[in-house]
Amino acid sequence: MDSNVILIDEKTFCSWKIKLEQASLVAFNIHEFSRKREKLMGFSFSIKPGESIYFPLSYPSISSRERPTREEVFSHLKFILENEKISKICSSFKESNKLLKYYGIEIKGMIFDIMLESYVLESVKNRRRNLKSLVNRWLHGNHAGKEQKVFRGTKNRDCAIEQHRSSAVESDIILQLHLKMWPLIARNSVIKNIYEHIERPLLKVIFRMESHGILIDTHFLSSYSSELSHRLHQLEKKAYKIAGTSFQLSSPHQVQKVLHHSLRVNNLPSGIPYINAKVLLELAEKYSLPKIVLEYRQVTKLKHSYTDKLLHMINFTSGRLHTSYHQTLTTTGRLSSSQPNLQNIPIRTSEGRKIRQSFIASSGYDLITADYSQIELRILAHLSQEKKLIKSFLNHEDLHSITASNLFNIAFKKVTPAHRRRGKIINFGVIYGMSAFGLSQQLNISLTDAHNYINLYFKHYPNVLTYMKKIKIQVQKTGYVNTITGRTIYIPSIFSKNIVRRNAAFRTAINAPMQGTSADIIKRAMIVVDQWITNKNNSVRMLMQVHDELLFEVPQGAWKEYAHEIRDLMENHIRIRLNVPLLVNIGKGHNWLQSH
DNA sequence: CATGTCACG
DNA sequence: ACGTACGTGACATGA
Repeated sequence: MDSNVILIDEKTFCSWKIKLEQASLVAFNIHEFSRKREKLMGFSFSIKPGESIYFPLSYPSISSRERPTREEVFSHLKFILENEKISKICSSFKESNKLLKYYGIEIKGMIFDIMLESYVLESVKNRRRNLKSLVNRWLHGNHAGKEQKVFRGTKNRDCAIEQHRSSAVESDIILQLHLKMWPLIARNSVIKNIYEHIERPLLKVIFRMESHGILIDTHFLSSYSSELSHRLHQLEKKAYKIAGTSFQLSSPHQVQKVLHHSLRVNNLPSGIPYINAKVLLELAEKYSLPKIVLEYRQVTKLKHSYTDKLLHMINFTSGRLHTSYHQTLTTTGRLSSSQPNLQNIPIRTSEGRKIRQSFIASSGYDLITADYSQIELRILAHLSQEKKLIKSFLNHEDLHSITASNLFNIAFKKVTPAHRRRGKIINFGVIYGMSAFGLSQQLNISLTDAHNYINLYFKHYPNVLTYMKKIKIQVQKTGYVNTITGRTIYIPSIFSKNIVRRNAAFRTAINAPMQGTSADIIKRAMIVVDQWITNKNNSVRMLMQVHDELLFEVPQGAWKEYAHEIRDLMENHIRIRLNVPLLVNIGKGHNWLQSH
C-alpha cells in the first residue's frame, strides 16, 4: 500500500483533517508552480514517518468522485498553519513564509527548519544543503527507493499526479530528517541554545528585513550610469590609440597580448598567469596603458555590477530593492547576500561611494547605521586573554596606532597615519592567521622584514601566540573549532595529506572563532533589536546587515533617541559577554553614505 | 562551466 | 620544503 496519499475525495479529507488538527507536530511542504512565481499549487503534510498527504488546490480532471472545494482545502491549510499549538517542520521557512504571506497565511507555532538543523549540526565547507543531499547523509539506507522516485529524472515533470506524489513524499522526508537531526540537537544544550536563541528567532528577522527592502534614488543612479557609459567610451578610444589596435579591454587575455606585442612591455614575465590590479599598478609606472585598463575595469565593475544591476533589481510592486540573505551557507556562521548582493556595495573609492549614496531613506525617515567597532579584534582580546589588548579596549585606545608604535619602535605620539595603516594591516593579518609571505605582500616589504614583524607582534602580545598554539592543537586533535557561543566549525582539511591545504586549514582554524563569534554577536543584536522594534509598534525598520553593521530606517526627528536605544541594545543586551566592552558607532543621514 | 578579476566585511 | 592571509557574490571571457 502506498501511504503517500494524494487527496482526491471527501472521505480522505475528513480523516486527515482530524488527524492534523490533533497533531502537535506536523511537517509541511509547499508545492509552488515552477514556471510561475507566487503560485500555490497545493501543499502536503506528514505527521508520521512513511505517511503523508497532498492537498491539491486545483484538481487534475481525473476524478468525478465527490471532493472538497478549493475553499475548504485552503481554510484547512490556514487553520493548521496558523495554529499556535501545532509545531511546524519545514525545509526552508523563508520561502514558504514568503509564498504563504502572499496568500494571507501567517505561519505560527514553533518552527523547526531542517536546513537550520543541518546548519547547526554540520557546518562544514562545501557541505551541500538541499533535500537530496540531506537525504543522502541522514536517511542513508532508511529510505530505500522512495527518494529515488522524487529526485529521479524529470521525465514526468508535466504529469500533475507525479508532482503531487513528489510533494507528499517530500513532506514525509522532511519529517524523517527532523526526527533524525533534532534529537542530536536537543541532547546537546550548547547546540540547542544556538538553534533556539540564535538561528530560529533569526528566521523571521531576516524575513522582515528582506520584505522591507531599501529605497534607491533611481534618477541619481541612472544618470551616474550614463556618465559611466560615456567614460567607458572615452577610455576605449584612448586605449586603442595607445595600443595602435582595437581590442577588448575587459579580456585579461587580450590585455596581456596587447601589452606584449603592441607595446613590447619587457618586464612582463611571459609565463605570467594573469594581469591583475597589482601587476598593472606596477606597470603603470612605466607605461600609460595599464592605468587605462585599471580604470576601465573599475568603471565596468561599477556600471555592470552596481548601477545597472541595482536598477534592474528594483521590485515593481514595492519600488524597492530586496536582497536574499542566506542563513545556512557560510561555514563560520555569517550571513551571505545575493540577488543582488547588498553586502559588497562599494565604499573604498570616491567613485564607488556614489553607489552608496543612491541608497536612501523613505520620505519621513532617516537612515541610521550602527556598526560594531573592531569587533573581531575585541573577540581576539577576549579569546586570547591578552592583557595588553584588553587594556587597550578598556581604555578606548587606538589599537592600530598602538600596534604600530610597538612594532616600529616609535613613540605613540609620533605615529603617523602611514604607520597606523601598517599597524592596521598587521592587526588584520593576525585575524587571518597571517603568514610572513602574506604580510610581506600586503605591506610590500621583504620576507625577512615580515618575519621580524610577526615575531615582534607575538613578543608584544604573547598570549595571542599562546592562544593560536592552543587552537592549532585543538583543531589537529578534533578537526573543529568553536565560537564563544559554542557554534562548531568543522575543518576536515586539517587532516589532508597535502601540506598546502593543511596550512590553509590552520589559517581557517585561527580565523573562524573570531569571524564566527562576530557573526553570533550581530545575530543576537538583530534579534534583540527586532524584538524592541516590535514593542515599538514597528516605527523603526531594520533594512540590512553587512556583517558588523546594521542599517535602519527611523522616523525623522526622533532619530537621536532611537539611535541611543539601538546602541545600548547592541552593546549591552545581546547576552553574549566579552571581557572587553563592545562599541557601536552610530551614524545618521538621508543616504547610506551620509549615515556612515 | 571554469577561470580571472574585483566589490565588501 | 612547501606556496601563501579569512569569509563571501557577480560579472565577462573563452574553452
